[in-house]
Amino acid sequence: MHIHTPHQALRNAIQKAVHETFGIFSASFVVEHPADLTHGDYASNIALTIAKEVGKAPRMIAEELKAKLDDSLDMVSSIEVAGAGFLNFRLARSYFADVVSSITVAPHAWGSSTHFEGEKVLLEYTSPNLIKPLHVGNLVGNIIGESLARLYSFAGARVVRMNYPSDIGPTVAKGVWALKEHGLDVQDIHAVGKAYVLGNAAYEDGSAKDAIDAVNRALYEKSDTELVALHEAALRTTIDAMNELCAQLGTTFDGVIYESEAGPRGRDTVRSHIADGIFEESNGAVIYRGEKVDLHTRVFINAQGLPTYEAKDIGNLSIKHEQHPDWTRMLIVTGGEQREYFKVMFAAAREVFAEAKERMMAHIPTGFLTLTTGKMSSRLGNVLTADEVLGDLRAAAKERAAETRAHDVDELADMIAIAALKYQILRQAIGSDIIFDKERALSFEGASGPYLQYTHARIGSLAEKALAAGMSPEVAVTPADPYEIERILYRFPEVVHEATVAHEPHHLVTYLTELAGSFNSFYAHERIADATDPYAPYKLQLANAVKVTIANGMYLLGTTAPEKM
RNA sequence: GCUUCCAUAGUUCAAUGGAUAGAACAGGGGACUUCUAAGCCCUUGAUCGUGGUUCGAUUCCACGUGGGAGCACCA
Repeated sequence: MHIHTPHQALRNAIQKAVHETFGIFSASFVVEHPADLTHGDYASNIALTIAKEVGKAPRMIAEELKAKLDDSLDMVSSIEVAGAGFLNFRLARSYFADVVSSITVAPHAWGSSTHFEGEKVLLEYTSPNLIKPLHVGNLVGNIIGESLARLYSFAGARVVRMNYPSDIGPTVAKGVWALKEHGLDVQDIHAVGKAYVLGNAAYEDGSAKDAIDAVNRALYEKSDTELVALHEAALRTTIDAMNELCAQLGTTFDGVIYESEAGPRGRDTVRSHIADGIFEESNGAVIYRGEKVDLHTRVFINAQGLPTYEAKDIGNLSIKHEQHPDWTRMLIVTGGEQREYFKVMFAAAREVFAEAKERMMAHIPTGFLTLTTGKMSSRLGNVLTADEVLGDLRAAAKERAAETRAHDVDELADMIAIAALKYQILRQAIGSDIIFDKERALSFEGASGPYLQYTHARIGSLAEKALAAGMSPEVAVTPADPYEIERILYRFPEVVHEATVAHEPHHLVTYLTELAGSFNSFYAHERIADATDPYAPYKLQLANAVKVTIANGMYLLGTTAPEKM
């Protein structure tokens, strides 16, 4: 059973009425949800937009349209004219009951769609620098990427989750140099992280610049067996740590491409396009003149003949295309500081790869994550590592979890910690900087991941109690007017779709928080599992539908909702 | 200097060009012998400035102010 939203039907009916009443064919207007529920379920500004052309007051026009539309729409119970001339529509009671029914009949499908059926989305995210432990900032890309992967998948696309870690280059060389110089334990992720800090300091103060450059070259050329062995050992340590962390966060990658693989491919590709003028040589380097497309010049191969980030990315795209020639969208989630870089890289890529011209290639910029306690810098070593943050969240969650009805306290604590973290990151528009307030995240109160989880578990408990009391959820008898919660519930698929196409999971976060808030208010004001209440079966089924919606929504955010809490 | 992103309550965030700018936290107050108080109810409090476009601007445009990021061999 698939429930259609009344949106398109309303649009069509309005269009028709405007044509028949005023002879206007192509009016521009919106049909939207009013911000205030007291204004109804849908509203249209049609009367305001055609007022000039018609030559009448908007309210008069609205009245004429109302007369025309009244009783012509099954799903609409009433229409009113309000404000400056808005047409407000209220949906029929039966529509809401149908929605509740369809949700509980096919819970797993609720919110899913076929909007992106036939598409293959290559989604690249996380992509850390493999010589230091992941810090909270690295978490941002992973969390956003995973949510987008789930959203696309839920909308029918085939999604390939890809990770593109940096395992070679000057940054890595700094760490390898220091590991050797200071004889640090390459098996210890913290020691490897410390090595990077030491190497960077020695590079910047000039004391080891030449030595580190030499290490970098040696690693590219594999000319020094001791360094190569150290490099490989350090990579194993950091890759293990990365995989462990990603598993905790709920991400499993379908493919990993390392920069060391992409480098040679990219370098060859770039070189082969010097003759045709896409790239050119300059001061010993190979560059792309971005000015020809109103951008800036960037170096793709440096004077030492080594591929830079830009050539490596060309190689990365080439490998991706080879592995998945049928891709339709290639999305890369990385920090916002790379905005301008990606414009240039994509411009070059579109010249190099003819097949990319018509398909979507996009950079999804994430914001910086800063702490309320001050700035972080991995160079200076004052970062909050991802492990630390998760550890703190887990410890705080465990304290609370111990007092709950959960069977497995550790499992619940994990679920809460992850939800608390992801909610904080996904609650705001991606791309804008995130001020991470650890105290806030640890409080678990108000708008938060645990708030959603609590609401979910609360309904679970309610359903259990009702079942034990011999009540069964049904949609047969409904109260005359829909509850507020019902008037929010049916919008879920629209919100999911909006979050997907806009690449903005925060729409979903905002919605779920509103839904949970509305349910908790409903819960506080209405007896739900009351055997003497004729509406109890419907209220129970409604509560179940809310629970399904929270569960599906939380899944799309990359989190889970517990049955008991 | 050029490019680019941003500016909303004390704080952290919302608001496909719409109606009285919406939450959370913090502050003040309250209900509960009733299905989970990580909850509910009430309350104080905001669009950086000046113009422009529009029936209507937090949203679009211009200028200004303030901040972040990027701009040749890092990623």
